[in-house]
Amino acid sequence: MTDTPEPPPRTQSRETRRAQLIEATIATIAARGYARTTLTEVAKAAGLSHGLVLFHFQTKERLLAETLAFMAEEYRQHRAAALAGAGPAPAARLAALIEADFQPAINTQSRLAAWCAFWGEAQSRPFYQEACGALDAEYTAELEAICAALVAEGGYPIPPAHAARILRLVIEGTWLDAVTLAEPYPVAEARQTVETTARLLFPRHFAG
Amino acid sequence: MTDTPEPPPRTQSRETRRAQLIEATIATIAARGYARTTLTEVAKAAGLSHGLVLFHFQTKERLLAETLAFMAEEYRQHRAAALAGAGPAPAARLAALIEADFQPAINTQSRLAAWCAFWGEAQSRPFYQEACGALDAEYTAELEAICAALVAEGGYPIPPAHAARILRLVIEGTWLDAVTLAEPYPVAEARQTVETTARLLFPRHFAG
Amino acid sequence: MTDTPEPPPRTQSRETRRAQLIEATIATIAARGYARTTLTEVAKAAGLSHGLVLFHFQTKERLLAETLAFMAEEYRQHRAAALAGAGPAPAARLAALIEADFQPAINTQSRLAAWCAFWGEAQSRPFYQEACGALDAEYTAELEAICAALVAEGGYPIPPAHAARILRLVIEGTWLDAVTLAEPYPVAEARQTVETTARLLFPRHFAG
Amino acid sequence: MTDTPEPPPRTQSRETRRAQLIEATIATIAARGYARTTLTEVAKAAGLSHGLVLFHFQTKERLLAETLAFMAEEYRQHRAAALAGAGPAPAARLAALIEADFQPAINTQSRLAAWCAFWGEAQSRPFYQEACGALDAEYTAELEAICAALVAEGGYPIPPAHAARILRLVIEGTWLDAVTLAEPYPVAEARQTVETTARLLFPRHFAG
DNA sequence: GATGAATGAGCCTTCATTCAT
DNA sequence: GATGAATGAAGGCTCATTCAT
Repeated sequence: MTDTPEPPPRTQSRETRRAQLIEATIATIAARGYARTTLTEVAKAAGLSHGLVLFHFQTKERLLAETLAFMAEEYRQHRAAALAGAGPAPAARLAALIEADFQPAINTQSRLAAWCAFWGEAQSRPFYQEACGALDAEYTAELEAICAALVAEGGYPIPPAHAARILRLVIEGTWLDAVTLAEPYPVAEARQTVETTARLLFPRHFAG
Repeated sequence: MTDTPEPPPRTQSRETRRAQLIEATIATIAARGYARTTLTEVAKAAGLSHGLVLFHFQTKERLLAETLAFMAEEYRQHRAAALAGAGPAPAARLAALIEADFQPAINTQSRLAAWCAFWGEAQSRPFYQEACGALDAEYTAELEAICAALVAEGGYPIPPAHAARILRLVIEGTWLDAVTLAEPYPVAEARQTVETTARLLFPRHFAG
Repeated sequence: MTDTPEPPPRTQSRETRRAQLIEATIATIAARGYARTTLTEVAKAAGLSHGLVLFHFQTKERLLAETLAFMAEEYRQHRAAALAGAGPAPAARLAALIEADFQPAINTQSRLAAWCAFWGEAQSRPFYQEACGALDAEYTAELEAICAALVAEGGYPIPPAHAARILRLVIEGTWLDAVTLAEPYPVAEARQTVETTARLLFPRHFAG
Repeated sequence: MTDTPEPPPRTQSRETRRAQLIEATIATIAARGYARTTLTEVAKAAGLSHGLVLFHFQTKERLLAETLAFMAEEYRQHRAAALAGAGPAPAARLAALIEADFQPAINTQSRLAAWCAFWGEAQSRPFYQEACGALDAEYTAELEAICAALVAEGGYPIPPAHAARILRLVIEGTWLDAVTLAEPYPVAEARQTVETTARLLFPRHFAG
């Protein structure tokens, strides 16, 4: 209420710096790919000195791990907020989840590119599982619960686990397309593709 | 003096060496990820000397590009062979395509991991488009043609392009899952997931 | 209100801090060696912050130089005190000097290790001479004077300078042994070795 | 016998390079001290590229370890050769050992400085013991055996272990002096000091 | 006095590339 | 064809030093 805003206290300032560096890391990975992401490049993207990155994150590996963890947690919170506002009906919950995936906060070119870069390196290294394993499992469980409720309500002849997997793969797949295709289709079309998938799976809930 | 078979001519031997090195590259990418793939590691995997890799490929970048091109062409030929044996009926052609994606020659852990690694680096660099752009487009066109035929035959209320995209994303998605998930599901289940998708899209052609 | 003693004045507090940091430096050199002694490590050993070390010493080099000077001066005062209590007889003075070298205040593992580390770096850099040159010369002169007196008294057929040097080298050598040998011998044995040397040099003064 | 000397074969060439780099390492340690010895400096001293050092030694640590091991082995062989030419009489053997320590091949400014630098770092790190522990013990054992023989022959009232230790410390001490003192005394004087020590210990064998 | 964020020089190390054999 | 020594650019990391608070 005063008109001289307090300068952020030391501790918060520290978190601010870390957040700033994590955003710079995401941008760098998106711009150059995982293999060519260097600390110098990240620092340059943040407009800070190279040594500061290591001051805050100790090693490059930790910086990348924390970046991934940040994205995973951000995504989780985004979903949680969407579900919290959606009410109990499973169709509304699924619609809210899909809607959430296409909101600009998540569906950025940078975010998508960074996700894909991490997936590409995920295989040969444990860091992806360490950062995302639990949250991925949580996501899958949520989605399966919703699909199970829809299947129960609608009497659809499909295993809920399959339905959940198909939805997840189509969503993630349109993300990959956005950064892989020579001539990517617009976000709106990606969204329609996901909605078409929902309609195919649960026609009585998602009318054409 | 004896009629021992001629040693293979130079040119073939040359191609043999290159093929051997490309296989070693795929294995190395699968084992270590794209970012940590080095020429020394590739040479070690092939049981050859360090310098020989560059003798045959001049440049690391060219080695990777040719590896990707090899995989893309291998995949194309595999598809072509499957379609050639499938007859003209679109349902049979789609079934053949799906079947082809799960044959052990293509659906190897190494191949899948290498594909994902390349996808992860595909953004931010032109080499993926250069190697795969045309073949990917060809694949999409084939798939859309089949889907269009099925839609026409069955009167399904779905744009063929959407159907083709959904099928492609589910197929590629199960590939990603195989190298990304903490507890990956068996190949058989991946296949069922794709078949379920086909059934959802074209129920009158793929009966449950 | 209460007659609590005045907090120590700034100047003394300042000296206290400096002494504390010098002790931490000795401990760090002993624990990690000269090459791996960093300001951060010294600060940690002192339980103080990183920047404070430079606040008090301006420069790492100056911290090390003052640490060395402190040890040299400490050693000089220790000797002086021992000689002051020894009376005029040269044999007693030599015995007092030797005794002083094995008192626990000087003959600490940390002190010995730090001395050896400084000796190791002494070549190739002027800082050792700057800090210790004069005091070392003083020590040598004292020792030679005592040896000359003993030689004069006892009529030993040895140049006093040689005798002084042999004594000094055996003393310093047992120090080096204490931090260099895989299975160092006990301090008592080091002392006996020095006393044996004195007996060899001046048998009529130091009876077996 | 031919007048076109064979170029050194590959394997020997490799050893030549390693020997050259080890000499450069000794020179660099002598010139700059242990703490300021860098790979770049070593490479520059050898007139070779910086990367080549690691090509041959993998890490800086290994380079230093092998340098130390080389010096230890060199010293051992030097001693062995001296003893081999000395005959069985213990006095002759001791004289040969002392003589060996002052031959120019061993008693170089560089060698001495490097030894002292290694001793200075020996404390806080296992590498010295790993490289020199066994050879040092062997040296001590040799020296003690000789001293025991001399004591037996001459009936000297001194424990052979003490005599051996005093000799060793005086020898090593004059080495240290050569790189530590502001105004070092000449090598001849160092030698006289050692000989004086021998005479003190074993007067009937080493007449004044 | 004291803290700790920030900087940048310099180091070790990796690795693609060149080249002599 | 093939090997492996040699180079040098570039990256991650350490650490002394500066500076704002």
